[in-house]
Amino acid sequence: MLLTIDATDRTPVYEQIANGIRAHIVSGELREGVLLPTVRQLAADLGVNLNTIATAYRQLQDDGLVLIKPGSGVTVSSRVTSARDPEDLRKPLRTVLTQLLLAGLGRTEIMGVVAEELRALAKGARP
Amino acid sequence: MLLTIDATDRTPVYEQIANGIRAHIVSGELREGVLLPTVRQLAADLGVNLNTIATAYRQLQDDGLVLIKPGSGVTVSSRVTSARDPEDLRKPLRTVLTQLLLAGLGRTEIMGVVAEELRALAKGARP
Amino acid sequence: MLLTIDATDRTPVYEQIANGIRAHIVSGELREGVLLPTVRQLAADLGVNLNTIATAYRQLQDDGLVLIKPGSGVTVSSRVTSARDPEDLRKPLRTVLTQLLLAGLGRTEIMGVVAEELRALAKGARP
Amino acid sequence: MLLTIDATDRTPVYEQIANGIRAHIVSGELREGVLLPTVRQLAADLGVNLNTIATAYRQLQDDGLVLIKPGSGVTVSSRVTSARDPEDLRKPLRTVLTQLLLAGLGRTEIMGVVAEELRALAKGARP
DNA sequence: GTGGTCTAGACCACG
DNA sequence: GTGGTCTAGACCACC
Repeated sequence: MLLTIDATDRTPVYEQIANGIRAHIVSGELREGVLLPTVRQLAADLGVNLNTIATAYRQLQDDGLVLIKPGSGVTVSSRVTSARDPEDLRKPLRTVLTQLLLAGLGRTEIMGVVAEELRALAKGARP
Repeated sequence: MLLTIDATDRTPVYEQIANGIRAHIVSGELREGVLLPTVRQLAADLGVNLNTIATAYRQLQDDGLVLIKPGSGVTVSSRVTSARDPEDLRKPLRTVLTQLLLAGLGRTEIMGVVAEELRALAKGARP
Repeated sequence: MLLTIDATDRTPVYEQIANGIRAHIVSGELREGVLLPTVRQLAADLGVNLNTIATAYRQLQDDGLVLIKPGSGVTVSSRVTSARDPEDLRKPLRTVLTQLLLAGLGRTEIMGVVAEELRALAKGARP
Repeated sequence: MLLTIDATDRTPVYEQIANGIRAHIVSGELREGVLLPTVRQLAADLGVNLNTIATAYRQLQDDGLVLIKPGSGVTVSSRVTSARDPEDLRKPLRTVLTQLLLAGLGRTEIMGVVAEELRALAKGARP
């Protein structure tokens, strides 16, 4: 499992990590039941604080994507569907689309970019 | 021009305001040369501090979307195209799409949502 | 005499105007004794406020570059040498040079740019 | 690291500070990865407000000269080259050169002053 | 501990 | 009257 942290990115580190894990789940690389690295292990690998990893895992647990069992580690949840309401995602989606439009892209160009990204993200997902 | 601030949203207020104005520009409601509300006026309307509005306006100026002329107000720039690199927007786009996939939406469903949002955002924009 | 105002430039308008006139004096286009446009005339030409022009002229007078005689207009001073201490110009010079170095230019490249600008500015001046 | 603020200078304090740090970077005194003073520390040292320092640091970050990592401080960026376009610096350069010419210096005298300043600024830079 | 954000209020430069 | 700058002080997110 490859996770990278971009120090330039203003997104909080714990959120970058959570996003990275989300991407691996959606790509099918991390299947249900798989055991994730321990907090200490991942913190050492990425060179970040223990609390940062713990916060990332907690966020994923709140989404219903992983199960934290103290003592036996963190596993990918059996239902790989986030508990988040799709409607809550409309606002951030709208913000990104607005910026793409302002960057000069036309509607069909944007649809092309979106389709491209979706293919790259979820090779094995249902269409 | 309608602008709303969502106190529950963790996005900084000045960024919510800038995003709102971006949306109005992209929708065509705010055309080139139009004078935006004064810093004091908008601050009073939204119930926030002067500096918060000034920060939002400065961000829009850095994007090249508005022109700030001390003494004569803030106008929508003649270049309604942002100075931002479209490639920089792929990462945030990918993050939102990942979350939509995790929320259980299929690829065609997501394409539908995106098309719908694009229609709502840019009624008068080129396809 | 051609003067342009760049609304994008954060330099005050009156200073842009004063700088433009300074450039015309140094290029030899405006010689000693020449009558400058009246405040009203120049304000109308440039589409700016009367006070803006008056401030520009006052700044040039403080430099000793022009003579303001109420009732008979503004003329280029007989001594076309500014009253400003060259040492006071070191700090702004240093600031620009620092930024050129940070922009990646080498010392000889910068000397080349400076020589080029000097040739363009003062075709008829002493070497 | 020595930074001074000139209250008589009309340049904004945050810009004087940013310029001072730029000079220290270009001189090689501040190398890549070096940790700058904290916002609070520098504010106390210089006797200015926190926000003033934060604004200066943000400006340097926008130039790509420093990296701000909330929680762990501000470091000199690995790219010690500013993101600014050298062409944008020609106008301010021209303004300073014009004033030097008007102060009575000849072209070769000015070239001498420039060479002298460049030597003082960037002892270790490439020629 | 770090920087980020926001407020309230002041003064100044500019047009 | 416009925006720009600066202050003092507060609270929050992140590491």
